[in-house]
Amino acid sequence: MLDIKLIRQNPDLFRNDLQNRGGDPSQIDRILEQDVKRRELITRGDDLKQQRNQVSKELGQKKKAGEDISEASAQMRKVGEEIDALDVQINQLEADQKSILECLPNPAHDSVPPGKDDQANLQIRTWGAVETRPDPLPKAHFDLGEELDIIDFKRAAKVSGSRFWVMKGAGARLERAIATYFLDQHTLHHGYTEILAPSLVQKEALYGTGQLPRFEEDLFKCQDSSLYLIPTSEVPITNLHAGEILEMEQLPIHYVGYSPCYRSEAGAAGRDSRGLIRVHQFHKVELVKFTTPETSFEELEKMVADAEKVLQGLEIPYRVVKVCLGDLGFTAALKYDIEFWSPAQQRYIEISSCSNCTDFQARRAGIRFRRAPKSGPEFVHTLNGSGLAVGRSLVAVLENHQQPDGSVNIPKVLQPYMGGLTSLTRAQLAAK
RNA sequence: GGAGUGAUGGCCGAGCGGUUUAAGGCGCACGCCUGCUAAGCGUGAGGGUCCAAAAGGCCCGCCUGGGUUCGAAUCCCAGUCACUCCGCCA
Repeated sequence: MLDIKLIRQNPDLFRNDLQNRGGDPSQIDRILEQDVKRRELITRGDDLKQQRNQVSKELGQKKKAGEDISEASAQMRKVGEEIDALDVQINQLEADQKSILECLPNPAHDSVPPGKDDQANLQIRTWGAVETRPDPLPKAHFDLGEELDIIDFKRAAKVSGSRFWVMKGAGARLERAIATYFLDQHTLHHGYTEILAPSLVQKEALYGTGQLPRFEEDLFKCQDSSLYLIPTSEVPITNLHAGEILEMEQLPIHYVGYSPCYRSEAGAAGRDSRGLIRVHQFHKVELVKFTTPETSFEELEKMVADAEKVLQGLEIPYRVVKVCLGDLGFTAALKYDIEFWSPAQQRYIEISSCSNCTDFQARRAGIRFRRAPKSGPEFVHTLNGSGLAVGRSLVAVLENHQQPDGSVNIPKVLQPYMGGLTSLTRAQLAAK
């Protein structure tokens, strides 16, 4: 949600931002027109209310004194009707204004590169060696998974339909090992507090983090209870502090949460239709921070570094890109994606997305802090980032650590979580 | 699923039609006072709007939305959420 006062002060900034990302800049002018009218009506209404309050008070005393107040009452009744009429207009204007405001995206940070889509994202750095044009081409994770009998897409489809998966034996354990490794790293070494939160939330929470009202079609909604399945644990975790005023000493807050994520993938028909890359349910370890406005960009850099470290631990080549304007999304002012190298697809695939949402979510969810006990509350900045997507991490491990004989080496950092297993082979797994 | 209770400021908590500008308390900050600390006294801490800004004024604000009234935290209706007891259940 944007601040109407900021728009009033600097309309060009918002017009330009909308223009740059292909929006309609005239929405800003429409809002400003409504705003002028709204304020005019408020001033008129407030004058009448003052009059009513004063006269009503006097009437109370007169009535007590036994005077006849019927004439003055009737007159005030008319004032009351006038006030009601003005309030109706004001409410309508505010509702109109809000419905535009709540669908306008967070303006981009100055450093965000221009561009329409992910093609224009700016590569910041790479890590690890990438082998281009290998011969033969390494196997895709879905083939490997089925050959090793650790992922079963057919039976998943039988039970739940397309875009689902079933993990089995060492595959299920590997998924669990990856998640536990991520959580241990972030809690023990990176200073995050672990949160295990509900994966069903009310619509207010989704409004707070910006999924609603604009992106309802991406969500799964329960039919009988008005609850939604979360698309990411950013939703419950960021909303933990909704409506709160935090103390300065509490900041920054660092949370890490593990949860299932549910996405309807509406409009994604045909894209990444095989395998684990684009599915209706996956698991994710999510990093969430609440910071002061002056430290949020610095904290974003640290968050990206924390996510990179666990990927480095898995010995996966990757790159970090700064996401361009057109690909930035709704809530982020600045966003970095981490993309692992898929040797089978010979391309980089997103495995983490780290965003500084500045005060955009904080304003929607009412998350504030006090700089000093006597000062007025200000909105915090919220950040979130994957640290990392677990299913895609499993893809990265399978594809990057496969051996010519069809086996897959398990990265050292995961071995303690795999009950001593150091590699996945068909024979070895069959024996287990 | 059944029965009940409740939702008031940073927190606790009173008020149940008009001296409430939301009592009182706690916590916090600043100021005064004071060898120091404590105590005491004072001030301050939600949103909107007017004024170029500050100072200040006014309006709103007691879960949300409607209604009754000259006047609603208070009365009426609907909804949301929370809690308690019983039943069922991993």
